[in-house]
Amino acid sequence: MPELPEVETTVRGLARYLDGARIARVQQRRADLRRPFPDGLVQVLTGATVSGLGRRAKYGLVHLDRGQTMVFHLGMSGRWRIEPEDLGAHDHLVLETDAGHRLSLCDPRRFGSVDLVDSAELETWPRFAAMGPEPLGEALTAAHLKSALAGRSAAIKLMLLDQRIVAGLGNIYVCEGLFRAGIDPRKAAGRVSAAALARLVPAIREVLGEAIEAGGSTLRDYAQPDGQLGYFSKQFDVYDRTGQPCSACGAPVQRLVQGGRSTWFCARCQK
DNA sequence: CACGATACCTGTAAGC
DNA sequence: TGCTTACAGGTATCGT
Repeated sequence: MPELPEVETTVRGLARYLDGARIARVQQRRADLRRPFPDGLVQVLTGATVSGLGRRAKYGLVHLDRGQTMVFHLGMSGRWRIEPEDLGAHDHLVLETDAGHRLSLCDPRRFGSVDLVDSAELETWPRFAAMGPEPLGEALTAAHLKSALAGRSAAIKLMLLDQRIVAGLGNIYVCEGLFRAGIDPRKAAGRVSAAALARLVPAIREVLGEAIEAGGSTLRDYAQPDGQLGYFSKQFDVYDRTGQPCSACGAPVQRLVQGGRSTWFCARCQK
């Protein structure tokens, strides 16, 4: 479930093997994911030393000493496998460090991506330049949301999935954040009150923070052979809980479809 | 421009 | 046991 917390967990897990490491061998096992792998990826990675890792929204960043950054996105089904025993049909990019650690980017649906970007130009890279603020950063405020959503008639749920409004939220954490803030996901974004937006900002931060902690707590498991980065279990209040009692009031959690995707919410708690 | 619908691709689970 | 259908964590693009 690669949303922001899973990407953050993945990056932290990868850092244990990659930060400061030299990449000795690279295997690119197909030409493309969502997009073609960048020209020269294998040559750029081979022999490079990783100078640091990071994250922007749902993108993972692997900075190289050669002035470039490998930017990866996990799409819907991507994950990194640690010390895979055998490579399967969905292991598309395999890195091996000087220390002998092997890491594989596995993505069955291939909605993910890998790009090479000049490290100095990351902020102006078009995909990043168009993004809204990080939900865990200082720039996400109720005032930002108020102005970004002013006059918008689309449902608040859909607007929060728009990476130009806030960068990094996905279906799970939008549902959970709206539940915690007591906001009806169907409400027109421009009509959500300032008070509700003021509840939403900390709600989003809390949900994401707890998810990252839950991921972090399982990180030690990833040190095992064939561990996998990108998935961890977390208890949700509404996500995928159709018909089950609301954790706050006991009313059945409802499911609806917005923009072709499922939304779960409590009609009694969320107004 | 805002907004909704559709496409991309594979795996899994449920229904018949 | 098959076969078919619906749906899944995201984003890009195409109509209206």
